[in-house]
Amino acid sequence: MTLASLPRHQGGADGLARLLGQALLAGYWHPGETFPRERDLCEHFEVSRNQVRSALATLVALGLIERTAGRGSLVCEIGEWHLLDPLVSAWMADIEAPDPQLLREIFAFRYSAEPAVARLAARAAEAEDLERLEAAYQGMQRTAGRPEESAQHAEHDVAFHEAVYRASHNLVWRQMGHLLKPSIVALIQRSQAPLQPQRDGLGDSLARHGRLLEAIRHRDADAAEAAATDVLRRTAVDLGIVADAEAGSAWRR
Amino acid sequence: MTLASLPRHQGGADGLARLLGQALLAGYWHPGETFPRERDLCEHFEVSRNQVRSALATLVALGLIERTAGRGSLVCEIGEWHLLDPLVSAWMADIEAPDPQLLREIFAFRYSAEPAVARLAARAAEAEDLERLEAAYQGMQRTAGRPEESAQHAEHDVAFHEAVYRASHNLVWRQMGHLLKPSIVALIQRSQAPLQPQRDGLGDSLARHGRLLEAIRHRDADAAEAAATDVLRRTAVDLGIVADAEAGSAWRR
DNA sequence: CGAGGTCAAATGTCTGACATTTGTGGCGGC
DNA sequence: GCCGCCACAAATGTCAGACATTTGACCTCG
Repeated sequence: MTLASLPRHQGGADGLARLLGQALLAGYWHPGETFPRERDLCEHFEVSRNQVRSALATLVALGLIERTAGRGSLVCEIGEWHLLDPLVSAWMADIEAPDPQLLREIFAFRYSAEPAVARLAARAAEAEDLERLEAAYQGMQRTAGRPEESAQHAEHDVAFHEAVYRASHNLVWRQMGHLLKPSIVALIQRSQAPLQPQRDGLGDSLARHGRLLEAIRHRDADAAEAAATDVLRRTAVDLGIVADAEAGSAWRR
Repeated sequence: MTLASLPRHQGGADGLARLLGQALLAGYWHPGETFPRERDLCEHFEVSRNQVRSALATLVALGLIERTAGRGSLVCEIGEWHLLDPLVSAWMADIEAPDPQLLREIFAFRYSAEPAVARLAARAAEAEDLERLEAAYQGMQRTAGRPEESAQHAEHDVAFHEAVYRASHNLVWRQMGHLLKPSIVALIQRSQAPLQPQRDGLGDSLARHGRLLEAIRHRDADAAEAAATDVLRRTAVDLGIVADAEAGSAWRR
């Protein structure tokens, strides 16, 4: 793929890295393909070689491309990408069409991980954690059911789940909160009607979030784990990550 | 802290980044302190400004330091560090004395996460995954009980757990396998007698790994989850992450 | 047909200068 | 004496040009 269809102007070397990184995440180039040469990038974006090299160094650090003297730059396999890096997550969060396979992977991770995180949160949450959860939950309440405010609703949704990760009071889990934004935002964009009336028996999303909040508030680890599973199950079923039948049996034991 | 006590020669800009990064991870400078200036680094290591700037750019990308024109470089808070980046993990893996608090955080994460990973592995493992697990397990068997081969034993230990993460067939979990190396290697270095005879009733480590392998082989998710908890529990008790009493009750439900 | 050499192409590195941002100290006015 | 403004120094950011090194391909010669 040539770079003819990429926009020109953006701010500085970081902006260039972001532009190229998002193009890579969106599948503009495929793994194994050769990435444009430094000189071509300089000409196309009308920037100095320094900026190009700085941007490419960022992409290398994120495992998106691989460079060797004399050969050029190659796009790495998706398995090499540093999905856990905050930069990658932030870039992925505002792409219109991220790789659906990638989204499934991220959500499958969340579906297996967040119950355990909720357990930890129920045991470790402190007053300020509960305040953050409460604030995010109220934000979700205010913006619920209004399609024109779905963007804000997603923001509060992200904040809620991030607060859960943070309440675990574990550095590693907390950093993984970065993965939430791309997952939640992209999923809402995918489903044009994010707040469709629940045609299944799983109850509405807001109430499930509320039950998770209450479980953490009461330091009930078992209830928190179950509530976290409930929050994610509907989407997991939609994405085919877990079969409808086992959503309530084998998975939860 | 000055940089007078850091060694001089290492290979290239990557080597310099590694040296400085490991110094940061080891607590050579504390969060909030100002990092040495470019010019001083050039002089001390006798390298060009390009290499210094390249190395510092890496440290910025990893969230270890923060730079602003006119002010200099500051060491970031530990919470900002990108612990999930493979580079950081690799650096941390061969530091003689990593921050013990950091190790506790990483192990606490593993203790809460690996049971869920083992569940996924039991459901998703394929033939090649079982081969990898088997090979690592046999390697652990060969090197067990021989203090002179504790390094190789640790390598096989890492390979075993990495194979479990990989067997989950989830991109995100698989990438988190990077965290295993620093965790396992550092813990073995800490306990001078890694293979001391089991004075508690938890059984020996090798047998517990074997039970995890068998559970995955038989696609028994419940047994795999329990076995993974068993593998980690002894160390978790030693580190004070979980109380001895609740190791078998509340945590496993 | 194969081994080796030569060349072009691409990335890596160096150097020196200049631009920009930031903090600080001095200077003057009120 | 206090406050605001200005100028300067210090640090990082940026640029441009040249040169070094690695790689792959082509070409030649035995």
